[in-house]
Amino acid sequence: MKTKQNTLYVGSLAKGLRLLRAFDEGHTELSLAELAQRTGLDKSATQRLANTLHVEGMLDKNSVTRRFRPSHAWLQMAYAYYWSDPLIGQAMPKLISLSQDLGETVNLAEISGDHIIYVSRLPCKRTYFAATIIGRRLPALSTSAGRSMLATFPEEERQKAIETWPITPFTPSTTLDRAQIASSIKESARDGYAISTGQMILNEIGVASPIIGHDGRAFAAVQCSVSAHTWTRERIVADILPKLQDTANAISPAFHANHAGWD
Amino acid sequence: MKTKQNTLYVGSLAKGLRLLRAFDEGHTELSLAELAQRTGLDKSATQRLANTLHVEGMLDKNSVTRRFRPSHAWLQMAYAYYWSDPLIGQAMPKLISLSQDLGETVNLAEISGDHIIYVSRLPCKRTYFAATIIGRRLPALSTSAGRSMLATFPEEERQKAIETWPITPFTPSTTLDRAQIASSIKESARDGYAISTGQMILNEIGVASPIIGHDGRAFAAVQCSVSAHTWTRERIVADILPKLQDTANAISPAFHANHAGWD
DNA sequence: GTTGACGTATCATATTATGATACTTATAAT
DNA sequence: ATTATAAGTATCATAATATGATACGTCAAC
Repeated sequence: MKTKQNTLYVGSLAKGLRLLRAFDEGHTELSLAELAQRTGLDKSATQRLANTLHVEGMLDKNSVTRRFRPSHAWLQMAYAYYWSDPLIGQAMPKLISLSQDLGETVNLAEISGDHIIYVSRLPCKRTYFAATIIGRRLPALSTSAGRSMLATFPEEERQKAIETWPITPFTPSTTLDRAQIASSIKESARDGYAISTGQMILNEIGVASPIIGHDGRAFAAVQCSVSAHTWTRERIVADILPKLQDTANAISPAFHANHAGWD
Repeated sequence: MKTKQNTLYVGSLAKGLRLLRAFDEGHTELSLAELAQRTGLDKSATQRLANTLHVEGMLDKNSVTRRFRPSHAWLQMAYAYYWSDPLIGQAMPKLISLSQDLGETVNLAEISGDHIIYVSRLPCKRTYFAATIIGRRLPALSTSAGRSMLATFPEEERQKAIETWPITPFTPSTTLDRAQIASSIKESARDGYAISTGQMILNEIGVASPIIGHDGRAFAAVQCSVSAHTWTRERIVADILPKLQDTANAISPAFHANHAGWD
């Protein structure tokens, strides 16, 4: 197998990571055979790598069913991540205040390639499960957070993103028309915030305000999700938006230091 | 290097994991040299493995300082973990309700060897940073959650744990006397809940109620942290405990299925 | 009782990781 | 300026280690 012909590249490690990535929301528990199938590795390799991950405490193994599952170590990785992300430490207390103040679900999203990733979530109302857990990646173009960030990008880059970044239809009302998305982002550039409706789940409204870095580019956003049954666009702008923007603006200046240079 | 002489063990993968584990709350950003030092691997190996992890998107690299950091992939691992843990799906909505109801910080802890790990955290008041993020591991003996769980273990096993499990002094008031811990756990076995004071941070009171599995053994606990400045033991028992226990009890029965067999 | 699917174990082969070495760049000290 | 030191990067011959074919054991279905 010729993964990548480079002496600075350790194939076995990369293959091990393939196994880890085989687990996701649809694949919570995998047998050896399933693991082999999903990773495209052969039986022997899968066996050895899975065993190694098990011995090293990265995978739990059910001694009855012989199936593997992510171990607690996966949560410890999130723990380490949180300490290493300079944004989190600054943002967390302010997000908690906001969530208390609003009584609605508050999220912190970061841009991650052409997706956004929810880095912190403070659920206040019962929502669907996926909305309560961190680490969720969604196409940036289909989220209020992503659009509010993109709106701060230089014109050219913004255009490119609108044309090329991926869109997945999550609900019947997910906007698939890129021209529509373009105008939504244009609005966002003018207003300094973004509102989206029913993109990820029906009857859900998202409102987001960007966190601007030292270079004028947003790299994160504070976002709030509310139900369309109890909220209207107007009331959101009147009651939620001001506090949301205050929070985002309060976080931004904490970045005097140059956090640039990260790919 | 003779990591483990076993054909079912892939040394390179294990070494790669060593690099990942080098990042923690005290080490949020590491250079190649630091990485080598912390893992005990030589310069060349570190170089290759770190490069691989970077190429595979597990480590971000600052192109100016050349230092490495955990990438967003670390959060995605937490995401995958959440879907795979059968407890979370059951517990989350109930925990949110509880947190709304109490207006205090609510945590879900699971037993993880001789530690507990916080699997979900719903901060309601401003607390110290470490208390707001998931994946934190703490010595089971020093936490209300750990003690409440241990109290459900068979006598012999409980004894063994009290004698041998680790204790780290976090505050001047962390209980180091194992006899004292033993009596605390005995109380907990009688009452069905555990209260601890100032174990992890001064003036913090923790109260926990175990989530019992099909075999009568607790494998998790619902925990609530409050300030000793505004709460007394009596008021906690009167106002918080009933709701806390209701929540824990409501989660337990959701485990008709046999979740045993996991190491 | 037979079949097939899956997990486990073994082994000869050569692919792939190894780590010593040398080159490059950045930073500090003289 | 000049040198020294340290850290990051690149290369390569060697052998250690991953490889995957194969075979065995176990279980469940038919």
